[in-house]
Amino acid sequence: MKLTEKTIVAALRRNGYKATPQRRAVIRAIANSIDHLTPADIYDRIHLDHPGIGLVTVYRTLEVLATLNLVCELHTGTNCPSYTLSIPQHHHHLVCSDCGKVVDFTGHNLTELEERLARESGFRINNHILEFTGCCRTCQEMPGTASAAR
Amino acid sequence: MKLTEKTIVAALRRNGYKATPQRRAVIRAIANSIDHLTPADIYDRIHLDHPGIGLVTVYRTLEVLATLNLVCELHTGTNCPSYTLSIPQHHHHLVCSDCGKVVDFTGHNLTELEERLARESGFRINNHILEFTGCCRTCQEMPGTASAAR
DNA sequence: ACTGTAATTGATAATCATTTTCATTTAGTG
DNA sequence: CACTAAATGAAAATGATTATCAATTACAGT
Ligand SMILES: [Mn+2]
Ligand SMILES: [Mn+2]
Ligand SMILES: [Zn+2]
Ligand SMILES: [Zn+2]
Repeated sequence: MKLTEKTIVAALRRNGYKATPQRRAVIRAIANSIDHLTPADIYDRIHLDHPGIGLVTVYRTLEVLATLNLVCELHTGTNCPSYTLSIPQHHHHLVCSDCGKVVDFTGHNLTELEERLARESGFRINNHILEFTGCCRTCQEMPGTASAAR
Repeated sequence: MKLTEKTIVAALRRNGYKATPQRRAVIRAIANSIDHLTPADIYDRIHLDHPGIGLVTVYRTLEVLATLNLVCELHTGTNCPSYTLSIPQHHHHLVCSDCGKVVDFTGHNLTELEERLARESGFRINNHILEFTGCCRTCQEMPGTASAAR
């Protein structure tokens, strides 16, 4: 499913959530960004056009979107997750722990494992996180950095 | 490699870190627990025997252990990670987003994917996180819960 | 065993992220 | 157009993590 503002709004309504202008603004901010955005990032971006929207509403909207699996949560080394839409397709991440650079990758399917785990554990599984962390090429070539050593 | 207090202390020294009694206490607390522990959990446990050790030192010790890949970090739905030793073997997680229950599982090897990604991206990869989230059997049977529905 | 030194610690405060509360507003239904 | 449950914003409370800095200590070298 292609995730646009329109389809997301439809998904909200279908699940009994209201499609408020605040939520639309959050959705648009995420949809228009290539990068993963933290709640504060999102707030900053929409604050320009919509000074009335509070950071709390950003948090609340992200919570709803996460519940509906419409956003993909990224846990970088920082103590604050960031988000993108789960498009154009489900993907996973490669994170540089030095500079924070994030590379998305696709093509690794976990549904088989997911089914096995669901069968064996009795869990109903509805999401997963797969993240590799390391040091990107640029940071490797940067001398003096801790991880550039050895 | 079997991770005991002894081998961990050796790993610390080998990497130029001092093996202080504070760090040993943290290591022991993690090693003696089956469950994943948050920094605060660890602090509570060692505080009984070692009232002098501060929470800050727990954080600092975890940082070192994480750098050396001696602990396995778990990101549950809460806004606070928890830790176990990376033993008896490297493992991954299944987390119930309702009650927080965590099931470890092994037997899924990601080294092939890791090598492919390293080759294609130029990253030097040194760790990864794989976590499935869902609803455990107990919570599914609990009526009234949000996730028990549908 | 003794010394010197850089690493480590603890206390405290500062910062940052997230959640709670509650009165007010509003989307969507009929 | 009116009704009502859901959603919002402001503010404060809470919780997690990090920064600072003076005092302590592990351990390498003698
Ligand atoms: Mn994924
Ligand atoms: Mn793992
Ligand atoms: Zn980098
Ligand atoms: Zn559960």
